[in-house]
Amino acid sequence: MLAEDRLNAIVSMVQQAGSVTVPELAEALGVTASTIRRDLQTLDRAHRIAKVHGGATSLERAHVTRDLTINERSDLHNDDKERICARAAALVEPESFVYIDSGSTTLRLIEHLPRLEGVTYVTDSVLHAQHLALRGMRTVVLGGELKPETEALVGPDALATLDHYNFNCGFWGSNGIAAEQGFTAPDIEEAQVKRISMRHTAKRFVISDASKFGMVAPVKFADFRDATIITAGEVPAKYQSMDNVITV
Amino acid sequence: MLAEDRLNAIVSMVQQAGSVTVPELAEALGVTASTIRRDLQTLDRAHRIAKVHGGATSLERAHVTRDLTINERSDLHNDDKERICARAAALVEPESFVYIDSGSTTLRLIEHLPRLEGVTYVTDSVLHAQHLALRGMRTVVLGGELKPETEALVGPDALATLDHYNFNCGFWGSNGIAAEQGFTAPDIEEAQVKRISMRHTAKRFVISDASKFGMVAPVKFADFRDATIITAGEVPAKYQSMDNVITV
DNA sequence: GCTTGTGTGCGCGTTTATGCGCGTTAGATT
DNA sequence: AATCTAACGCGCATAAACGCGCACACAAGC
Repeated sequence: MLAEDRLNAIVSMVQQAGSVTVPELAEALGVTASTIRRDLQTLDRAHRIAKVHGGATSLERAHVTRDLTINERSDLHNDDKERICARAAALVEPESFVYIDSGSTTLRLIEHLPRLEGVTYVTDSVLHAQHLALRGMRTVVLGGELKPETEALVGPDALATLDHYNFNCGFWGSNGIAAEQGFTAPDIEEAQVKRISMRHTAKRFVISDASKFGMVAPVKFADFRDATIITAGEVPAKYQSMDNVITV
Repeated sequence: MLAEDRLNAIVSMVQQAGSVTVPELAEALGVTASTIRRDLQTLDRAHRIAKVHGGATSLERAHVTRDLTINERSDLHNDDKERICARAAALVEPESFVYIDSGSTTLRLIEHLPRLEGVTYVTDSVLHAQHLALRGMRTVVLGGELKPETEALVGPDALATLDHYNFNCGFWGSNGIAAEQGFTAPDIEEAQVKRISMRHTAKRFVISDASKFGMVAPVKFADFRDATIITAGEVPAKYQSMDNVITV
């Protein structure tokens, strides 16, 4: 049996039954549990099913419970990201006003943030806000239109709210990092929020793994020199020596 | 049975019956009370049910009485809620700008909202916003500080954002409904958001089951005449004949 | 023929879920 | 108000599920 056929079989079994266990699938398809687990991982990443402890469920059933459990461990085993986030989190000082950009890397950052006195976190992501509040942080959310794909807030309300604030420091993700093209994002509206939020922040940090160096996304939101980059992994030689690049 | 399925089963049992005890759930699902307790904890954190001493209740019922226990299980409100929400949802017109208040009743309302052309929904709850966005609605979130308990946004930013908007219609929950004391809420800051949002709305609807009539919570956010009440069940005689009370 | 890559199974250490026992706490009863 | 009972949370032990590295098999390409 072709691996591709097996994947399809798993999906249809899950769809039909609503949920199945790993041993059930292994038995039905004549392969070991290891293989089934790998398949489930693949299908989960492709958003065709939802992988849960013990097996898999159809996407409709999974909705709410996924949020906190799965999201947090989705790409857990990334040493680089862990180190980057730990380093970045250490930069937050007591009694400060901190901006947290939307994105998966900054979401990881939240888990590392210290519980300091008098720190208020501001974010443009409802998902990030929930995590911050869950950890007992004082949390402020920008207003605006909610983009379903990224759970980020954009538009004039978000920008207007930013105008009231001045942050001591802030953390952003970036889809592209290049010396000439600067920091770039895939979406105009989100880039605008990034741009304006940076403008109101004293100490600006972009946190990113090494893979983003040399990449260029459609919309630029800051010059390369506008922020300090905290990164890890195999940074291209060209960027290693730059004094606004911190490799951990 | 998958743990994930068990969680879903608990939620639907709670939704259907209004409230259930721990031993009941343990018996029905074939696990021990310990496991049920842990499940309830999980579900409570995910805001899918409300954990109370003795078992769990649906979210709507928990909001009324902060410290309710299991024994008063007047169950039947479930059907009522469905009808109330269906009736309320039918009031939304195409090309309109609609405000949705935070709270468990309005959360139920979201499931009934029609997919109409050109409708934008605005809410002060990040949870409601996520549900709206998930259903493909154009969604706007007020800014402001996030209250962890209720996932509602409060404070000057929320109020300032409201100032820019004028809604065609809006839906609010209320902890208390009384002819003299008007509509009341348990919290000052949340009441303020309710008050200001109502001020910017042309057609105002309070959706509530009959149990709230005669109840008074600490903070008033509107006069009794300021909104049309959509309700169901055994409405006290005094209120039945009032022309801003719609019983479905 | 050899290399390279991919898919699969297996073993191992780690994590997670569950049940049980205990002391503590919250509601109910009087 | 005092007492009683059931519910509760916590820690621990166990078993299942899990992720990962390694080895092997087979196929494709040089």
